[in-house]
Amino acid sequence: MELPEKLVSPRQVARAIGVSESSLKRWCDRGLIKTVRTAGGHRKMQIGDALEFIRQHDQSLISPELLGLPPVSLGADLGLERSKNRLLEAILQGNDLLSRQIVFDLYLAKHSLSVICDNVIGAAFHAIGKRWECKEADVYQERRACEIALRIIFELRRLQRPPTGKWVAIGGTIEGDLYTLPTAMAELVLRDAGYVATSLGNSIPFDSLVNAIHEARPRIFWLSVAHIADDFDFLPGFSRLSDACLRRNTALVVGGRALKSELRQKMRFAAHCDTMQHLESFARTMLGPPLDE
Amino acid sequence: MELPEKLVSPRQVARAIGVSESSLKRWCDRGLIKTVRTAGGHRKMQIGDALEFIRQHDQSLISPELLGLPPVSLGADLGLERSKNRLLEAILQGNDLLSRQIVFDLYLAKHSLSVICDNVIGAAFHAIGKRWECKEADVYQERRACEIALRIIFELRRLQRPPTGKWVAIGGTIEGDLYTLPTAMAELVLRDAGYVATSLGNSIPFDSLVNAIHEARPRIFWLSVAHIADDFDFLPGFSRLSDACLRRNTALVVGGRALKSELRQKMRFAAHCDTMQHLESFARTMLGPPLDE
DNA sequence: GTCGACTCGGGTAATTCGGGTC
DNA sequence: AATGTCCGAATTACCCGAGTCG
Repeated sequence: MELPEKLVSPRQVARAIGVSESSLKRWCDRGLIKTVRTAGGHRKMQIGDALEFIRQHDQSLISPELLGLPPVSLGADLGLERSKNRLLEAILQGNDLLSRQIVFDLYLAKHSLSVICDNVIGAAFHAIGKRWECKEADVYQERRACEIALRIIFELRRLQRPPTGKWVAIGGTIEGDLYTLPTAMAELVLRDAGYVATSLGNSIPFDSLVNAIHEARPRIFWLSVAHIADDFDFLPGFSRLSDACLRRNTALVVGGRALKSELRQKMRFAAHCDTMQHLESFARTMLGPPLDE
Repeated sequence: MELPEKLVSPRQVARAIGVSESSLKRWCDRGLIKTVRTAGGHRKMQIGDALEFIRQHDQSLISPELLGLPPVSLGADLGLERSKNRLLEAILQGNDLLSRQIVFDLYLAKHSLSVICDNVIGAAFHAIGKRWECKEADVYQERRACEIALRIIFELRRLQRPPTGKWVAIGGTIEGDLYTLPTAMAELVLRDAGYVATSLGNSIPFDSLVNAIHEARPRIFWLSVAHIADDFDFLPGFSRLSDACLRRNTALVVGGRALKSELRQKMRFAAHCDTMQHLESFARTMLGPPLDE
């Protein structure tokens, strides 16, 4: 029975990336990998910290299974476009292990999370939508694919180092919008950018979102709008949300394919993002000049 | 019963920080942790002293919370009830780390997953529903709690050994039913029972569920019905699903609070389960006499 | 007093430490 | 300068019979 946050030993990490234990210990001592010590002096490290080092120093994982990660795929194709296509087929067939491996290969190849979200996962689901329109994919395939993708996103989230900053971000989707992936990806990307980001989930009425803002006082609030169930109430509700953000000095970021340009013109917000990469850029620029309140 | 100077055993502390019992005993004997002895020679330490040690050695991990748990042996039910209440408060406040810890402590204490799902997670969400009716909990708190619980369930799922058997089970919820937790828990429990279980997700039309059955040919199909969006179409749709299961020799298991007894009388299925423990029992008995086809 | 669960203490095998050398 | 290999000493994990706890 393995605790998920169990610390890993130098040997495990050394074997996983195919170097000698001595090298790894030297790297630890030089501060290249964050390590803790047991009372007896043995080095231990968190998987996320080890992965951080691997990604930064261009190491390749030879035996990731030693760290509880997907097994190595020989000659993995790390091209984004081809990865998207491979993910598309795997995830449509419900092959969760292969899907997970494709994404993890990209992550270990130093692709940023926002790029993976946009160009691979997001692009794959865009293609699934196309097939669905052409009746080439069944509803259950799309739903099952969402489940798999959500699990992968959650697993990536768990590998992140726990957020330390004091910048809070929250967000979610409005009532009737059931698309779980965009808001889960937003949470992931914002955490990657250094925020204490928390997704509130899906299908939340505007007034409840306002309550959440008053309680959490976030620096950023994201609203993903993939579907508008109640056209009539959308703009008034959004206006209340927008007012709450203004009062709290919260940056309101919106996105989602339901926000056509003519609709956006009637809305007030700090930024509109088409992609996770836009969201990440915006979030990082916000970190630049620290405002206090 | 609960004095502030409550003493904890070496095992509790060892599990809390993820080291072996013997290591902890050696550290006690070396004077790294202040300990007292019972008349019979058993080591006991105060929670505060143990935490002091954890802080000093930056073990940072895993759970001070385990120290608050009574030993597994006595009052297991009491422990579950307490855990439910602690989870309820933690998850309502959006404290994902503590929530996760509470559940994992129970898992490590060898409680079965079905019991945890029923008596702790399920019970906590039942209580959240109560508070929601009394306007004591906001919608976003409930949605955020669902997100956290789903992450925990997914993480438990990943801890399971990958299914090896040849018994397939699939399931999901019907169109308009957005309750993600029951079907995710069903998947978890069935995998625990030895099935290759895959949740198809939420809000899937009956005809797509039928397609999934024809493709996957499962031994068990579960249908979680927490909400019926279209009363008129439910029984006809369910009938098509039921027929498909009969033709494929698939056991159809239903559950969910929307299935009142008068409604169930008009439905044909292999089993109705009120709890995950029922589901587990049924699934295990199905494994008994191996039918081949 | 019984009983199950827990703990003790000690032994053993495996791992890790730190340093020295190639 | 960086890495891989080797070494004795120390640390940790796992095991087990006897004793303790509640």
